[in-house]
Amino acid sequence: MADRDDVLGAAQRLLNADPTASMAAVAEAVGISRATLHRHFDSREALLVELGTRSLDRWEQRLDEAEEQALEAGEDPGRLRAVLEELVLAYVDDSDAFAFALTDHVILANAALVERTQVLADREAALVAAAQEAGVLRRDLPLRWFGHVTYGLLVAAREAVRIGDIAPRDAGRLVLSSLLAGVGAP
Amino acid sequence: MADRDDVLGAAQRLLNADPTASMAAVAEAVGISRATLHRHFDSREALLVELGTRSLDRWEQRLDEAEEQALEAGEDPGRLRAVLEELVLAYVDDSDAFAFALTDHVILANAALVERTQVLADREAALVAAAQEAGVLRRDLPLRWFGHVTYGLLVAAREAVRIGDIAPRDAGRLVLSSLLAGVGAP
DNA sequence: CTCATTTGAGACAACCATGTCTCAACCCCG
DNA sequence: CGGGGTTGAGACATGGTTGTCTCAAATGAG
Repeated sequence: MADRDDVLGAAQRLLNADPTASMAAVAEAVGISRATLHRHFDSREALLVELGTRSLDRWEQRLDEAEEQALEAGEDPGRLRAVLEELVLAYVDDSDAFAFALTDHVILANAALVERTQVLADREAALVAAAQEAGVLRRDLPLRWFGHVTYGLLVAAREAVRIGDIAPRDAGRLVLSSLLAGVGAP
Repeated sequence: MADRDDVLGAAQRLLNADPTASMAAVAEAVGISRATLHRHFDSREALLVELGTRSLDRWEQRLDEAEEQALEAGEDPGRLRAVLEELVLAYVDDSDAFAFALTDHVILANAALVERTQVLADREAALVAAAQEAGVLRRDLPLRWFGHVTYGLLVAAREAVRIGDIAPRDAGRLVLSSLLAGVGAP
C-alpha cells in the first residue's frame, strides 16, 4: 500500500522524465490504480501543487541550514564562502529531483507558490548580500542575478548529465567552479 | 494574408509565452482561421518541428559567422576571445525568440532535430577547443560543458528579464561577464 | 467585371484525459 | 473466522483538442 509520500516520489520521478504524463501514467508508475491516485489527490493540479510545495520545502530547508551556518560564520570571508559552496552543492544534489517543479507551467501559474518562491529568493539574496560585503562575491552584479545564474547552471548540469556529456559525480564541482570563477581562462 | 513566415513568427511568440497553446490559439494569435493554419501545417507536430528547424537554422547561421571570424583570427587570443564574445551576445539576442524550441518536449523528441543539435554542438565545441588552446578558455573543463553553461545562462537571463530582476539591455553584459569570469570576487 | 483562388466559419468524427462512480475482490485487525 | 476498510478494474459522462470537410464569402489578377 503506497504511502502518500511514495506516491509523490514516484510521481516526481515520472514527471521529471515526462512533464506531460497523464494521471493514468502516474498511477501506473506509482503502482496503484487511477482511482486510488484520485483518492490521494483530488485533481492533477492538486498533485502538481503538492510537488511544487515539496520542492519549495526542500529549498527552504537548505536555506535554513545555510543561514544558520552564515550566522556562525559572521563576516569571515572564508567561512562565508564555504557556506555558499555547500549551499550550491546541496542545490545540485536536489536539482535532479526537483527540476520538474521549477519549470512546469501549472506550478509556475500558482499564485501561492510563486509568492513563496519570491520570499525564498529574497532570503537567498540576503545571503548573497552578506557574501558581497565580505568580498566573496562580485559587487558589480545585481543581487538577484546570483540566484538566476545558479539556477541556470543547475539546468545546464542536469542537461549535460542527461545527454551524457559529463559524469553525474562531476556535476557539483563543475557547477561550483563555473559559477564562481567562470569558464574563461584566468 | 499571412505569409508562412508570418505564421511561424506569430506562432513562435505565442508558444514562447505558453508552450501548451492549442492550434486554435495559434491561429487566433496569427490572425487567421484554424482551417488556414492547417493548410500551412498538416499537424501541430509539423508546426513545432518547423519551429525547431528555424531555431537550429539561426544557431547554424551564428556559428557560420563565428567560424568565419575565427578563421581570420587564427590563434590570436584577443581576436578569438572577441569572436566568442560576439557569438554569445548573438545567442542572447536570439534566446528570447527561440527559447521555446529549446525546451519543448515534442521538439526534443524529434530524432532529426536532436541529431542536428548534436552536429551543431560539435561545431561549437570545435570553436571552444581552439579558444582553449589559445588560452582564452579554461582547459580543465570538458569541451561540451561550455555549451551547456552558455545555454544555462541564457535560461537564467531570460527568466531574470521576465521576472523583472534585470533590464533587458543588461542581459548581454551580465551573461558574458558571468560566463567568462563567474560571479565570485576575483 | 469575371472567374479562379484563397479564406473563414462552422460542422463533424475521433481521440484522449479528467474526474466520478460502482462493485467485487482483497487485506488485515480483532 | 468475520467484517470494516481499502483497493483495483472498469464504466461513464464531460470537456477539450485535433484533423477533416464543406460551403459561402472575400479577394485579387486579368
